[in-house]
Amino acid sequence: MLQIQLIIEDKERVLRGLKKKRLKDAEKYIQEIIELDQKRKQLITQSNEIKNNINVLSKQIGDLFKSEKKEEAEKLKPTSIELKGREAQIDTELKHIETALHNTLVLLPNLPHSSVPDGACAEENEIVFQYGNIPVLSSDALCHWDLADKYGIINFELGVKLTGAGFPVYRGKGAKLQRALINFFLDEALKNDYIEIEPPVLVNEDSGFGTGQLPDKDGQMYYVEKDQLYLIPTAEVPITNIYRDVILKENELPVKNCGYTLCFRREAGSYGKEVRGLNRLHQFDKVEIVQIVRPEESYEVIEEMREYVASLLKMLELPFRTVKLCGGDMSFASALTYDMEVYSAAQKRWLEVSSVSNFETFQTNRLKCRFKDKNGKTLLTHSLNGSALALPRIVAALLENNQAERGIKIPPVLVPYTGFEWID
RNA sequence: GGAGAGAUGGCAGAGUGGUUGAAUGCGGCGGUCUUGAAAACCGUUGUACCUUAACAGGUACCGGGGGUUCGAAUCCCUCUCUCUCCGCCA
Repeated sequence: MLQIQLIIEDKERVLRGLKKKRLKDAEKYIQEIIELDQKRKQLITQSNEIKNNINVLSKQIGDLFKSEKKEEAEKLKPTSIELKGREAQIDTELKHIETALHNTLVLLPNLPHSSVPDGACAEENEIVFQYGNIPVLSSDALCHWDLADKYGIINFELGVKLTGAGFPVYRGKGAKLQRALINFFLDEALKNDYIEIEPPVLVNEDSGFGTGQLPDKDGQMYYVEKDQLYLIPTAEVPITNIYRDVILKENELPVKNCGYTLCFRREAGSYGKEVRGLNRLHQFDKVEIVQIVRPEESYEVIEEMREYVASLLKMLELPFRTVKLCGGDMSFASALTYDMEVYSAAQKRWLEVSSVSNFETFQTNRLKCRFKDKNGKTLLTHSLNGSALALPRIVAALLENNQAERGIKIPPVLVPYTGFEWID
């Protein structure tokens, strides 16, 4: 959520940013917010004055009762009652204004960082880095869903039987590979000073709102109606919400957390080759990294996180590229996002395996995650997160890129975790 | 799931209708003392919002929401959570 103060103080900058994010009717929203906020302030001032009058009267009445001047006290009561009626009116109006203001404010996406390229869609993203050689496979190379079937390690049909499409069953070395990747990713994160968190995978509405999934992506989360809980689409939600309504001490920053969780996404509206095999699942495994940092450090930190994710891909010997998303392709809450894409050689496409974002104060403003700076002033922190990494597409690329006559070669760095060198 | 008890400031813990944003203790910060530190003593110590150029003033917040009252941390309703006992259970 954007800060109202920024909208009022630097309307032009906000408008420029919203346009870069391709928000329609930005002027209309901004105008509305400014007007609503003015009205809001007026009403608060009026309400406060009346409340003050009531408080003064109440004290007088109390004093009169104490000094046994009951009749005089009784005479003051009607005034107070009348004031209260007026206050109630103003408060009702104020509530309406505040709801309207909030509802509009929540529609505004975060402003993109100045370095974000202008553009409307994925084609206009900027490739900032590419690593590794694109493997050239023989003509009979298989896509990962066929390899999964060939070696009996992932069963998509069985998932359909148990649950539905997008819920694969991993078996034997396939299951072990999952476990190996999770542990590898967590261990690497710990080496880089992240504190491991194992959070709940169901969260309440406040948490969904805190990280921006609600109300924006309501339809993308599984919802347990009976208990009013959401299945998390990413560990970002519970982990970042740890810091909801928290005022951190200066020396507690930066907060570096990582966590492995299952992630659940309804992916309503997806279809075709996009969802084939492991490309897009309803349930998948992911290790997430989250940082809460001082505002002035967040753009250094995002580079550090990007490098860290790149290092994982290098260790796994996967060719990848780093893409800086353009304004129109960025997520609602982000100010700067790098996508990391691995090349999946049989499908001959780049698969997004990580998204590293700086949210600046967009999340922390909702979360009320603040810190006291050296001067004792309370300021909003900046929040960042990134996948490090999401498993399915890594597995897809590993299977496809490493296929050989004998079987599928496990990258050396994973062998200590899998206990085997080949899937055959 | 059933019965009972409870939820107060960073923590502990008073307060059951009238200057109570809230006693007291601990902790934190500043100071005196000290070569330095500790102890002791003195002072200070929440968040958000509104008005103001500023000084300053005002409002709200004692788990959340609603109500009674001129006035609520205090009374009533409701929800959530915690604890104890019973039941069930990995």
